[in-house]
Amino acid sequence: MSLRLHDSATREVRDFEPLTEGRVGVYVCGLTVQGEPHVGHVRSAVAFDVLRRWLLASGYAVDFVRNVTDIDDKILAKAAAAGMHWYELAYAMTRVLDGVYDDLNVLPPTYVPLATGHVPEMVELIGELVEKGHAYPAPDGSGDVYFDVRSWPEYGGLTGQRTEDMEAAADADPRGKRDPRDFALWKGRQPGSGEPESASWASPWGRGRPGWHIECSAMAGKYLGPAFDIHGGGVDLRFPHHENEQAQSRAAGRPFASYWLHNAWITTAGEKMSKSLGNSLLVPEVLRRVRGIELRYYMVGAHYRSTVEFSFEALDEAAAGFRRIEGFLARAVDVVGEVPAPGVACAEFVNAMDDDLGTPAAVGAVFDVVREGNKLLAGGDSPALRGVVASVRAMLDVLGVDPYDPAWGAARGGDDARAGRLTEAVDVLVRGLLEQRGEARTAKDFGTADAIRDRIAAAGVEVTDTPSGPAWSLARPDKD
RNA sequence: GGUGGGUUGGCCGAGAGGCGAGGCAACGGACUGCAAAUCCGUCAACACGGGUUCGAAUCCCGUACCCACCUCCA
Repeated sequence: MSLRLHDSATREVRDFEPLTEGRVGVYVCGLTVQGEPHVGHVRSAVAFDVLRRWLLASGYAVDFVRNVTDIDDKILAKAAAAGMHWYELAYAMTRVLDGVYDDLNVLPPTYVPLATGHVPEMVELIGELVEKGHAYPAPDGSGDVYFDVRSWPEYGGLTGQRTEDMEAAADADPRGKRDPRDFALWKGRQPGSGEPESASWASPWGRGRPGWHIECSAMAGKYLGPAFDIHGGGVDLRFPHHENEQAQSRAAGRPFASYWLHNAWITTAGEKMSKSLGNSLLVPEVLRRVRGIELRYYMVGAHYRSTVEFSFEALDEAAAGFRRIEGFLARAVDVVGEVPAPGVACAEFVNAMDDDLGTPAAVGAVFDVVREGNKLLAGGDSPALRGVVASVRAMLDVLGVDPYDPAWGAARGGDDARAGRLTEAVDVLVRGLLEQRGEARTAKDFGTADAIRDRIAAAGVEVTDTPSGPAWSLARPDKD
């Protein structure tokens, strides 16, 4: 079986066929950098990072573009409220976001274009649309330019809606629109708006700033070409954002995306996270409770099109499940004496991933292999055991949760060399104590043996006896 | 009003007409000085009501509840 993906446009899972053999172009709508990211925000990045990793593992070259929207109403409003420059806020939040992506081992995209860096491309596209009769400058002198929805019969096609059925936004300012459903391509700078001069650019229609949707059309076109393979984003973006992107692009004569992929929400208390708010769900807060690799494992445990109801209980359980995999790898690496390089994923895993990125079934496949490996472990080092470890690593790598991926250590500028020396130092000390404990155990002096173990435990190090002798590991820090 | 998605065991979470993933938890067994880990086994579910079928968690009709989107929310 080869890769099949759920295309939101056709609402079915269909065979994936790239426009260019062996090469895939992916555009993902990134975040509007207006505040600190909560766990819901990063699901999209993780979901499409898995897509990317699977495409790479499948032998494709991947051009992966994820934008940052660094200018919009909310950024302007929040920055003003905080007494900051709008670009100051946007940049600060961009950096926070990048840090969070690193914490979750999200591969850096091929390129991360900023909306504010592509105003000329947007102006050019708007100009084409005006020329072709699909857009018009508002007659009210506002300097706005709108997309003419009625000039584009296939409008609504992406989301299966007919324009007549759409509810006109109650709070929308009709300004100079011909039809309430028309949307802004360009927003003229309004004299009394209080918006800073820096938030406007020159255009044939006067100073102003771009509408929300045009940036993605312009940037996807610039970096991936008029036609590209996959466009991704959160479900909420289907309409209007993606519908509008497609309309703008196609009306300008660009075929645009072949496949549309949309990830579902992470909710809390059955509601979208933005309603629930709460600092405890900000990614840095969640990462005080579990490691990034565990949070990512939790997200990957659900299918990207399934809504996840976030709970700390479920998160803790997922983390416990992940540690089962991790524990196997640690024991195996100990027995094998080195970390085998990633090898080949098992067939079940491949089939699961090929079926619209079926990560839950893929995780199930990993556990099957882990169980196999645990059995082999009893027999000591063997080619079979090494093969299993290599396979598990390969599969975890696709999901972005391979504990031996150096990226986990590198995140946040960790000092690997220093950490390595510390580990060695602790190893020498603990092994010394374990020798004493071994002597006590041989002499059946279990009181002394346990006292030594307790002393080691007090230092936060856990001792477990394995068939190949005692082993130590860092105990999990208590949470809460 | 329109559009889409959902409801699976104690919990999380797949599956999409017969062979009922997987994890966590629980219970029993093996192993262990004890413990941990591991292995083996057990347990149990398809919101509700009809229908189609030899056979339905899966298809159809209806009902209930939940969620999302309908012009700048991932």
